[in-house]
Amino acid sequence: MKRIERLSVYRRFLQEIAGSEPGSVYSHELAEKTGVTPAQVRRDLMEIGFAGHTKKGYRSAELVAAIGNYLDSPEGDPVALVGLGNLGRALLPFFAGHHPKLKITAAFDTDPLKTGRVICGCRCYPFDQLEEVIAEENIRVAILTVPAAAAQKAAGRLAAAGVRGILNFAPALIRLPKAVTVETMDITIALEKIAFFARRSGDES
Amino acid sequence: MKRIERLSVYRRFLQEIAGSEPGSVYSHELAEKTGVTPAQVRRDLMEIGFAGHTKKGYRSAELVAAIGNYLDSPEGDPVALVGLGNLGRALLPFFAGHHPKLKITAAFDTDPLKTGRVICGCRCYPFDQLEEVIAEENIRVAILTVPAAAAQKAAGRLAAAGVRGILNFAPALIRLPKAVTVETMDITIALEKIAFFARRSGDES
DNA sequence: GTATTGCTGTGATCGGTTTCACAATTCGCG
DNA sequence: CGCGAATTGTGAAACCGATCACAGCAATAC
Repeated sequence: MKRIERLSVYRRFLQEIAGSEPGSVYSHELAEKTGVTPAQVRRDLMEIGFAGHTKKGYRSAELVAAIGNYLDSPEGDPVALVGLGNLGRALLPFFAGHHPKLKITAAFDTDPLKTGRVICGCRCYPFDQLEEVIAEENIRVAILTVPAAAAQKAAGRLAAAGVRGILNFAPALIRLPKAVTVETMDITIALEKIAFFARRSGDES
Repeated sequence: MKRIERLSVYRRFLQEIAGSEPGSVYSHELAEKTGVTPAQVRRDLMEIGFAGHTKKGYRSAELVAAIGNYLDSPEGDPVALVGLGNLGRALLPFFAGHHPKLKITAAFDTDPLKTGRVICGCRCYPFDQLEEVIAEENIRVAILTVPAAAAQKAAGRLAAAGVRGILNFAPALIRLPKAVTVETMDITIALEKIAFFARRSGDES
């Protein structure tokens, strides 16, 4: 659902301005800074049961807490990174320490040259130990950055090992039981789409 | 529009199986392999004006051509990559030679250590030369992988230089005239969303 | 105290996508 | 040739998210 993404965005903005503001925000401010309409902000906050105050807006600190309470697992979630190619290795520093609730705690690869070490505070295991480590660390969320040809198989093993959500960067269709959430970020397709619209909009060459 | 993405996906599948199949596909095959419904495939192809044959499906080679004709600019599009951090550098080999129509032909960074060389066949320029190079190479599409704080400014310069479509990886809201298409791929937010659904679906711990 | 302002909460509405469902068509087979 | 099976093309309906528009209310001004 799109609302979840917007809540994340609201939270990020609120955290950015934390301290430097009067302690409350109006729906129209949040909307403006976040690229949506004020009505949508109000509707979103209504849906998570967070009430503002007429004429005073929403108390920022409490709103951040409410969003966190709604979105996050209280203890935080350990995340597995599967595939240490260029993209996988780039993602490690992206998350290293940056997120209070989501931490990449285990990485996997088939290449023995890459396993055994610790990169950005994350231990790298051989692919074989996937089930074992995921069970041990109680991992429920994974990022998949393996080649397309290996994606479905890896995803299947992840799901079987107990993973319930996968962020897939491989340009491949992943088919899993509906109990597992899969979101594919296909960079090539996104770029093709953008090139398409770029060509259409106000073509003035 | 979502249809554009699906067309890309259809095409990819068709190219994967090119040769190894009887020369035509049914809507239900395409649907099955691509994760959508047969009706949607038919509707999508109808919308781009591609007709199939009753009982024989769609001629694959012609369909690939029709999709290409609809999606791609005939000569292909040069793409700029702005920001050579971890993610930017990971993206270069991703596209290097892999796509017939989209090629990253210029990269930019402020760090003089990174500029001046050629990585994966792509020349790296200092950030100052952005306008110049974009005009010279007639670049209309860009990938933005700079830190969030620099994103809006860089996007503004790109747009002013003539770029009409931006794939933004920075976790920041980009505000540009509507003639410029901006698509933000926010990895952190995608992961937060997945963690949210992972926690909800069939919570059996 | 009363009027005015301006913000929240939300029922109603709108617009775009997806899905349904079926007529039209073609092929294979007897 | 004509029947049955299978597939396309598409109008109509259903669905879903976003937007509108306004009632209700709290703060402030006078």
